[in-house]
Amino acid sequence: MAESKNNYKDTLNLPVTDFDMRAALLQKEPAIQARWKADDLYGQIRAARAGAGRFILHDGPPYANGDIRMGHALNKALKDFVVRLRTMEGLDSPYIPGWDCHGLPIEQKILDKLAAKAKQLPAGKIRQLCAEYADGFVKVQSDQFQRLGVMGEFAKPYVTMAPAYEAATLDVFARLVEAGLVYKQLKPVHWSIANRTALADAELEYEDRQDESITVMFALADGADAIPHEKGDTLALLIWTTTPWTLPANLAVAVHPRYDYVAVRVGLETGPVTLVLAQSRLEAVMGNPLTPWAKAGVRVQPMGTFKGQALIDAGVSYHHPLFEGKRGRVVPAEYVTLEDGTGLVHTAPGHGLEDYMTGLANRLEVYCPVQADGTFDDTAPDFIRGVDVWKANALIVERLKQNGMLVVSETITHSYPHDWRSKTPTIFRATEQWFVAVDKPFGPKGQSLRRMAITACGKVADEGGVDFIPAWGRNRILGMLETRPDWCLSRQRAWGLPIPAFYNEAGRPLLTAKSVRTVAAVVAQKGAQAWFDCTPAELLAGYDPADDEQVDYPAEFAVETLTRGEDIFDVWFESGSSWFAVAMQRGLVQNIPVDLYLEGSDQHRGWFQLSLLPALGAAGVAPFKAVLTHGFVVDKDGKKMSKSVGNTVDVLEQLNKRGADVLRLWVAFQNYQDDVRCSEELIAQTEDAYRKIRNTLRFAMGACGDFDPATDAADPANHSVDLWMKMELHALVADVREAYDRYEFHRAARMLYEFCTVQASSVYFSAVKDRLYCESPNALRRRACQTVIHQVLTTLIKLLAPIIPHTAEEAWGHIPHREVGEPASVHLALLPEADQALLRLAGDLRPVNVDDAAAAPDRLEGGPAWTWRRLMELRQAALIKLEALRKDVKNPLDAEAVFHVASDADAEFIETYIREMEDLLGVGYARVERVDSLPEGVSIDVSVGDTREKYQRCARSWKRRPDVGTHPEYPDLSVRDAIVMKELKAR
RNA sequence: GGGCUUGUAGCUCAGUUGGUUAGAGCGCGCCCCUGAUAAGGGCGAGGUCGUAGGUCCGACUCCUACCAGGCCCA
Repeated sequence: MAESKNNYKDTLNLPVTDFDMRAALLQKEPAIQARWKADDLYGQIRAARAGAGRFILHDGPPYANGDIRMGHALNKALKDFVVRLRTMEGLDSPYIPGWDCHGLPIEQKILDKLAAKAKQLPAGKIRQLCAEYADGFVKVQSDQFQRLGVMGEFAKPYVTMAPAYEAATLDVFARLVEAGLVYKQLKPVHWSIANRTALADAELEYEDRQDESITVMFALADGADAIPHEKGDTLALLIWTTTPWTLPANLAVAVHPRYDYVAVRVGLETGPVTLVLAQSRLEAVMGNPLTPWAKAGVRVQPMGTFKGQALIDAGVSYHHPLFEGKRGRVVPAEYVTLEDGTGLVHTAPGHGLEDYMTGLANRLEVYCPVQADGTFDDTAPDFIRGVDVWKANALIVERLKQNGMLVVSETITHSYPHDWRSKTPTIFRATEQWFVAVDKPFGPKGQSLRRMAITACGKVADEGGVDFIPAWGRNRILGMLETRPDWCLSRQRAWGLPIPAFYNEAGRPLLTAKSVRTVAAVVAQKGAQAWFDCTPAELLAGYDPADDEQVDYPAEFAVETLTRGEDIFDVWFESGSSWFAVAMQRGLVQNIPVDLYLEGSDQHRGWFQLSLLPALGAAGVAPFKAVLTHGFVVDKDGKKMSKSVGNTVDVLEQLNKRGADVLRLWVAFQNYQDDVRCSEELIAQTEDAYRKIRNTLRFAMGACGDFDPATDAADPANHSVDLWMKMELHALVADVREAYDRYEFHRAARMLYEFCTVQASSVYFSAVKDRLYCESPNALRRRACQTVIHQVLTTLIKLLAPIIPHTAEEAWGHIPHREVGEPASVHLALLPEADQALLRLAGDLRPVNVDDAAAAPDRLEGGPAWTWRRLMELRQAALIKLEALRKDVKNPLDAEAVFHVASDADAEFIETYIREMEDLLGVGYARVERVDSLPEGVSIDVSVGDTREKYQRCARSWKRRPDVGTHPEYPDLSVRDAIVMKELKAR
């Protein structure tokens, strides 16, 4: 029987294609990428779009350090979707990838490698090694991004360490200086006494260390009314510290406004004292057996409680314990904790970051009597002048004891930061730093940067503001803008762009718009290294302070007398200037804003904000029209990925195992607005989806093997499933393009995938196989179907191209005959447009009016959407019955579907579509049967039946139908097949 | 601890202004086909919508608290 079944195989039009079923992406993608490169596809696209509307996605620079990670892939894939998509919309969308090259991580890597040798090498040599290191990873990452299929100007990327970029950064800086936004101020930093240098957090090692932990009384000066006490008593605030050497710099005592504080009375040798401390610390502090009252066995008498706010409201101040005649005051601070200490926090703005912030909030001076070598300067009390802080500790404790202000002193062991190179303990020390003022009004409108930034982020793009995708990004950045402090621009490191400040002999800085621009011109030529290689006179060649209106006393700043500053820029200032250094200087836009910035949601605080501020300060406008953020790549349980936990997924491994298009498709499927879960298995699942898409394309390709739209195209019949397919296809085009336009890639990808699975494969392709295979090659019914499939194929490839560019390109090249005028590369093509007439048809839900139908059955016509929904429901009902029949009849071609109708209208309706129903069900035969009545609520009832005894099987189409055997020349065929055979024979 | 944010079937996503039995595809199970074949098709089983309260005639949807995550701060 198997033999007889295949007698007519050679007479069928089976699919023909050389588009491989197996993807072999690992071989094909690199080849396709090589061809793109050889053909300069990017250049071709740019040329083709010259003069078209621009769309600029400006790339945020990843750090040039190490191989790319999954997060990079997510980010770059999304960017590439956007660029390719806008390009296929007909826009000119150049993309210049960039890298962030300066900064501590690279410097540290180099210093680690050099180890002890680092000290002997000149700074210039270290900078050179850093540059080489960064350059190496720019190349590595560039290759990796290109392997992912990212399209852009990789031949000429931007790097923040390039001379032109550095000069442009200085240009932006000069404009901020010009606007009067740059100033110098003290700020505490981690300081290594041994190396006389500032340290970054990453350069600290925490080690246990023994220190004196002391509890000290600060005698009250003012505000006694706020504290319950007995008249005549001495009053004092109780504070605690493990760094007695910071006490000379004490300017305030911080309390938590909402915590409860208590006044307690104790009798001391010197007389009764009422002490203030946090209520919940009472037991721990007062109960300490080392206190004088504990030692003397004196009772502690509570006097009453009050909120911290009461101390602030009363303007409580105290006598400084080490400075005669100096007073400090009580200030509020939310960070006060009750875990240790007294709940009243000794505050020295020159010696702690929190203290410093508190100081800023309360207008305290940043006082720091400790010099770079760790000794106290002349502003410190006599007994510690010139003494280093560690020795001063003991002296200060001793002095407090003599004053009678020391309550407890005990040695404790605690974790303390050490300089990881010298292994010596570090201190917090206020040093001069450069800042950008966020609250200073400037420019023609007299607004502050903060005001301008909040205004820009508070409006939508149409009103001159910024769009945020997702929308909550707006709130997030606004919250940050409202509370951010002035921007500290300076770092004390080697690997970076120098802040071009000069100092005169008196130590006063020269930093003006003109001086910065003069240096920038040198940097543009020789790079930032010029700062180190050239003398101040060379750097300032042509600059005369006398001609500079920003210099008040030119005589004091004679160029020959100047020395160079040693600070470098915060790397964020460099990347935050890219809107100018790249977008404008490389001619992407005449003026900012660009269309889109697209980064992870951490960049609300990072690159977005730190691009916004320089742009507002230097250009007066935001650098972007829209900001799109994506979440982070997390593991399959939604937990953060970390090497130590071992839940990371290596992107390069995946790339080399499954290919770029699979990884890109995986990205496309994710709703990036939330965190993106990732694991080996989750990516593996995408391979199934990829295969399904690929096979859908392949079948369509095979079906068009002998089809050329230029000569063979035919319109589908009005009542054919072809028309349904066209409506579905154009609805897909409209939906996908809308999703694309909103950057909802996961919706687009999902719709495309489901279309491949359901509408195309499961419904349409299954249904039309009979006519494709069995009809005569040129039969209208077949050509019309091929016309639709060809459209489906072309449309799918184009819509898929931004997401899986390699597969799309491969498929594009395998379309037997493309439409006339289509370009050689799919990436030069335009996205398909939805046919509005078809969309209207697809939305036509006009139901049949049963009454009208009875009156005028010839006008019976429902809207296509209504009709096809009804037909698909019938299909579903029939399929369920077929499934039940499968117990006896395995093959649907051995079954028939019978549609029972009771009215003329229903009869006519189903007769019209009976041939389509036969195909949609895959049965051998379908027919209509009149019945007298049907169950309540049923207008068309479907049943299925076994036809193995009833009809003969057609040896060609394998369908069992009543007409098999009726044709005299081909008794083993159905009439349709017999006629086709005659026709084929006649050829 | 604070700001922003997420939590619907094993997975990835839908779920319109609160309104019948919460949908899809994949995966899974069973079955079919062997003329898309390292393919294709059919049917089916899966969800107390993070938890607990509350508002309401009615809550996946609104409110509160809590739990578990994420980013950024402290």
